[in-house]
Amino acid sequence: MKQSQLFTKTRREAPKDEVAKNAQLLIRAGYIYKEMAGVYDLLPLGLRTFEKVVGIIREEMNKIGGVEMHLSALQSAEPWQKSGRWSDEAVDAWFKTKLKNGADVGLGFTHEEPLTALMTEQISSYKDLPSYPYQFQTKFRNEERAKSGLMRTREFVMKDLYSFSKDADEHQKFYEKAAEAYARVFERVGLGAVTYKTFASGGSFSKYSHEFQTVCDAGEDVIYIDDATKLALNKEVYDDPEVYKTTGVVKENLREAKAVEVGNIFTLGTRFSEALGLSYKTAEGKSESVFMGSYGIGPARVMAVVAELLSDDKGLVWPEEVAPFRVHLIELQSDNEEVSKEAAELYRELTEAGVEVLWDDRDARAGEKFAESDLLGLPLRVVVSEKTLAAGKFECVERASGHTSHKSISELIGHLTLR
RNA sequence: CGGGACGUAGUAUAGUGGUAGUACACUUGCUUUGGGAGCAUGUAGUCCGAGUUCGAUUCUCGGCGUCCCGACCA
Repeated sequence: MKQSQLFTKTRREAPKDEVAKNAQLLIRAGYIYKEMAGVYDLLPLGLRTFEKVVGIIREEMNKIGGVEMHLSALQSAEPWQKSGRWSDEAVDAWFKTKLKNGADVGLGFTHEEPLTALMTEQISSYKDLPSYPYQFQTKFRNEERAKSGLMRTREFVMKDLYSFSKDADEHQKFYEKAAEAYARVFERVGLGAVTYKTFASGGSFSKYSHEFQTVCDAGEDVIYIDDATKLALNKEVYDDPEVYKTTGVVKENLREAKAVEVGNIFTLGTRFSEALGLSYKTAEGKSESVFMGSYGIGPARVMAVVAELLSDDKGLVWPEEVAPFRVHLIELQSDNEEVSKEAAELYRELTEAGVEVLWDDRDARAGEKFAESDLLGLPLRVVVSEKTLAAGKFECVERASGHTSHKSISELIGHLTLR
């Protein structure tokens, strides 16, 4: 798209109340806008990056048999009352309200209950299992303290997948596959090298769960990493001797690090299926409770962690798969008709070749355009100017490495479409 | 939820019990044109309410809001 059509502005300075680097950069670059504490809007560039992350997650979930759906955010109290999670004592993060007729409703902070209730009408036989529905849905959590920009918010989209299996064995196989899919997701968004599958407490559901923790100073969690196996333990299970037996890691080999939880996978067992009456008939005609698991990733938090970790002193640095656009086309000396014509031609050809381009067609100075371009962080900058016109080749600069080269249109298209 | 800090223009910041200043952004004009350029020009502000006072942006109280530390994180 043309940058002249982009309504967002960049700023030199971040608002003083944003301390977290991810929020500072994303706000300065015009990717997000803060509505209130813990609530952010996604502006055009932010939405594009967010959607890239969503797309990656969607692909990986589909690969392991996930089937996408979309549940409502507004939830009736009934299934929650059945599971015992409606009361404020059980869950204090609830946003609750009432219908005009006085009925209690909640804004969902997760979806185990409504989905399990829904599935009682879909699952009745062992032939209906296993099943792996998932969604990208807005969650509301009335956090007592929102913090660190997009890291901990009160309203956020989560990819939540739920597994419905016949028994623990079948569940376990999928659980492992889901963990592998998660590893691929974090690899693709550029966090693979610093993201660890982490043993954690299972909360109220099971003895243990797994988190995917990305090492990052802005994180809220403390983990202990075993570099040999690339496994980690959350601090909450660090002193549990049983964890060492189960995982085989040796306490003395662990190193401590601050980390952000970018994903988690839970074994739920029959906690919800029993409460809500989700059972199936076996081949022998016996009734069994469905064995469940849940699997979450917050795409905006992932985006924030990428922003936090992969940026430099000039601004954001997006990996190709999550960048809002792949190419930042910058024309200088816009008053020169030849330059404008050349830029328009390059924009047309790249777009036709399927390359996403942000074209800075504005009449602004070179310094301003470069500084803004660095801040926005698109992977490849292509400059069209009187200089490049004279040389017959475009100047191409990689944002991450700073590597500069000079390419003709065909060389550039070849470079960008070679995969 | 406990503790702390803060609230001045779109943003970042000064300052004062007596007409509120600077920078960036924005308007307009001229110059400039490969790293947020220069000169000129104009616009724009004391979170809300009550109290003290001749007079409050400043002091006091309350509210609202924001951030940080801790607790919490299903």
